[in-house]
Amino acid sequence: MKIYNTLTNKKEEFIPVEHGKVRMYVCGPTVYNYFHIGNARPLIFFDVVKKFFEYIGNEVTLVRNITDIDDKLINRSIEEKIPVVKIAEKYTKAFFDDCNALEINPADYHPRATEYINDMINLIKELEEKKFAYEVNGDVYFSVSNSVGYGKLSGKKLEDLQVGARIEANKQKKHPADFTLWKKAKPGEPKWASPWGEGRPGWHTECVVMSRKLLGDTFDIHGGGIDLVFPHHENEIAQAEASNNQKLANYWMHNGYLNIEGEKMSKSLNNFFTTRDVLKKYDAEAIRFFFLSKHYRSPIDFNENIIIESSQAVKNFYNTIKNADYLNIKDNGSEYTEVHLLHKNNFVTAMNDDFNTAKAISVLFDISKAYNKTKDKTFIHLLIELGNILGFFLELKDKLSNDLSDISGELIELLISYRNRFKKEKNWEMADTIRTDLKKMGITLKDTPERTDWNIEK
RNA sequence: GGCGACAUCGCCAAGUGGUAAGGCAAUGGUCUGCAAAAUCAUUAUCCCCAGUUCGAAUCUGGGUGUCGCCUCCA
Repeated sequence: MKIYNTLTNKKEEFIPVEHGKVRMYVCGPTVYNYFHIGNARPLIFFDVVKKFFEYIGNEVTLVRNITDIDDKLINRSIEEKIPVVKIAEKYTKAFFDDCNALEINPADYHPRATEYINDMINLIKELEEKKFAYEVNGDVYFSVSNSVGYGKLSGKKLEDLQVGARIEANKQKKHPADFTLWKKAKPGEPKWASPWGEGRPGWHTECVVMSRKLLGDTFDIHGGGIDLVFPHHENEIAQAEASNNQKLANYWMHNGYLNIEGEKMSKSLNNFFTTRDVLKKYDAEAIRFFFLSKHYRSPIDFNENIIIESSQAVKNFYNTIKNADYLNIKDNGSEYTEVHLLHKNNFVTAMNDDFNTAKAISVLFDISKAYNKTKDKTFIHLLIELGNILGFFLELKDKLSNDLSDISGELIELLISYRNRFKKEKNWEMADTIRTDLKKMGITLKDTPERTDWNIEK
């Protein structure tokens, strides 16, 4: 298994700290708003990473934190005129609801920043003792000048950073790149007692504390969007290594952006669609297909046409599964033979190469085609088994059965039986009328040699 | 100013030295009363120029274009 490591800018062979176990930490949301469709990318991708590691026999521990204290929440609280705690509650719930709608598995831990304040204070104290941090008027900063190797993740040099025009020069800082570890509370802001007075921790500290606490000093994979490389992840590394001189994580994985009309989609640019809005129009699996049909590190462009194309592609998989009359397949124990294993192997090989999901999907199409040619239902089992890794076909029973009350379902069956009588009498006009009228109601009929299938369009 | 990414068929996209996967769409055929589905067939020499090589989409140099990071952001 090879993984592209941002730390070394190379694909490297993945070797976990502990054989058979994978510990990973992915930066989660700051809960001040509904998350947008670009935020869905790392959620979906790392969900797949976890599923694949498990598929090949690892025990995976995934941590996805919730940042529930931050300037953004405070601003939002002023805007919405409700307390910060309520804001956090509201959008944390929304986060879980939306993840659920996207069929993303919950992580093993969802630590909230406010539950780890004491540990953060302890880390900051430790950094202060080791001369990596200094206090000015109740604010505490990390001193990047004292940090060895600062910039190694992002490839930036401190000298070059100075050139960048800082919007707000903070004269309290010894070096412009020094970042906040502890921020003094203004009147009315949420606050916690600390050796430096009342205030709140900085964002970069929370991930270090929570990841170490839950995963140990050095864990396997730290992930997130590429925009977190600098400064967030760089600063995490600086703090962790300053404190215990150990690597925070061995592999750093970053997904590319989602663009909208060629520009990065972000909350700051205000050019975003929320995931829940997109989900109102398109299926979760179509969204998944859209993301996974491109390599995770490449930028991806979002527009409706592409989601529509993705929906069609997903629908075609479902056609294959329906054609196989999946729900009525009796034997689940069909053994894979050489032909099946060849496809399975192609899939695993693609995923082993830095999670080449685009190629993996093409293997799913190969399998679908193989079924349609041979009608060998073992291919359907394989398609579903591998599709599940990418998060497809997880709710097959619901998706394949037409969810209607018994009576409505029976009425449709009744109409179909009348239509079949007309067909027998070669009364095509009546037969077609029934089909057209049902189509208008969103019910599509499909004649097969044995029976007539029906389907409710979304 | 510093650093970096990307450019492959109408659209999406895989492919890091050996002669262009796959998906969506389209066109034509088969099948079906007709539809739908399925199936077969057809559709690119890889932004431009120069170089390295027996051989390059893949390596090197130059150019053009697009995007990003250096400030909160997945």
